[in-house]
Amino acid sequence: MTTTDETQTARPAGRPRSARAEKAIIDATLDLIGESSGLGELSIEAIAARAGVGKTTIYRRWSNKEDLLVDALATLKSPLPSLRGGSVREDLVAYVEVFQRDACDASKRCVMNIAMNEAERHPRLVERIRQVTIEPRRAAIAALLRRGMATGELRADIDPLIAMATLIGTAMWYVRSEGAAEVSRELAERVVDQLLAGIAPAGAVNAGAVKPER
Amino acid sequence: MTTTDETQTARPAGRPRSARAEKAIIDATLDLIGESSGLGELSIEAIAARAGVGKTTIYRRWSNKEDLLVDALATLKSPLPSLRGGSVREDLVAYVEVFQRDACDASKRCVMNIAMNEAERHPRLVERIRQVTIEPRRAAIAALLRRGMATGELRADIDPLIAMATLIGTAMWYVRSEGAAEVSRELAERVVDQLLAGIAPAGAVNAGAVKPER
DNA sequence: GTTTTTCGATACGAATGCGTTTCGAAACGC
DNA sequence: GCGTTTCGAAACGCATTCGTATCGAAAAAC
Repeated sequence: MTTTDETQTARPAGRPRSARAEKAIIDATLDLIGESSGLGELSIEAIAARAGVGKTTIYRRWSNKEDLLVDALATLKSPLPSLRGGSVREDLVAYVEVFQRDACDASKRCVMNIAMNEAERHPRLVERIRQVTIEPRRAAIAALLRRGMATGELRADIDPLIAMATLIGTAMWYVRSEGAAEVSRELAERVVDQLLAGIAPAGAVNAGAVKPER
Repeated sequence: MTTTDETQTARPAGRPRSARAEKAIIDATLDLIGESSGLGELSIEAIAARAGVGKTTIYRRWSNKEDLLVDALATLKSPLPSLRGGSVREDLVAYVEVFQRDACDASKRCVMNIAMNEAERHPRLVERIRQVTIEPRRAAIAALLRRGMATGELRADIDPLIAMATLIGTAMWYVRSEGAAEVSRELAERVVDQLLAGIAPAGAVNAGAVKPER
């Protein structure tokens, strides 16, 4: 019988692949994605050098560059602030603040660049990013807006798509144009409050949002 | 004397450089910038081929790729909608609409990508873009906001930087996330009106901005 | 110990692009 | 016509990167 364990996991016999090398490759890939602009500038050889790994070890696991990128970006867990805080305003502020910090982080910033610019060149990659990173966040904001419209903290006739674009677009553009130095909770509050004053009911339910002079 | 016209334009004697070739090079460069994502993917040889020109003709005018890019992007005149329309709202709508259309145009979109992503790699280039393209538009919006605050069409205590980020960021993000298909004046109006309801005075000076149901 | 597989390192051929050079033809002033 | 300069085309040396192949060493199962 010679101990044939065919029914088991069928371990391949031989030196097992190093999980440590695999992690080093993924980490190096994410590092270099963050440092480069555009996927074309990213080279397998640079990844191998950064990871302290031979190219062989990379090509034994992924057959080409795009396959590696798909797996690397998929490991970028989306930590979704998604606090169920007390008020809609608090949750919006928390979200904007996290988003602003993400916009300053090199690797996460580049993920958005890829999603926006390389849709035609790398459709599989972009689709994966949309599913893993973008869609959950979009869903979270949409739910937050719906909650606000239900509780009356937000006006009922707002356009959710535009409101979402305003939240994210304002945060991103401000960070990019004014510099990432001054990201703070206070800035997130100003952004949200200026938006809230628009989407809040015409009455003064959210009077605190737009602080009167006195 | 042998007719030495040293004081004149001192024409160089010999076959003059072809202005037609120069324009073809610039046009080809802008075309390819729009089609590629990232400056690294742009090749001089592709530009020469697209322009129907020898590489010699390019290198005789510009000593390297970056010099060519600087000049090419500098020719992108910024047509600044900048209408002195009747109301601040009208001007804002006009600006947002133009900005949305620009965000769909491949070459102009890439200009913004360069300005945002390649600041460290090509500082001269980015600085030039800022001066030629970004700064005039920023100044125009800032003036428009000041005008609104002066005339009372806008609240006096708004944060101009955040308001500008909201205008541009919302338009850009909406176009990118929802697809460029549905760019229209009506969309620009919805974006501006949702912002206006926020930055307009608490009273109802701009009651027309947020149309009541009836 | 033997076998099998992976390890990192290195070299390879093919492709691409840079910036330069050379070439014959063409366009200008004289 | 003559000298000068630019033209497009082609080739050059050099560098980089791809994806593959080869090497001796190391790590597991047997």
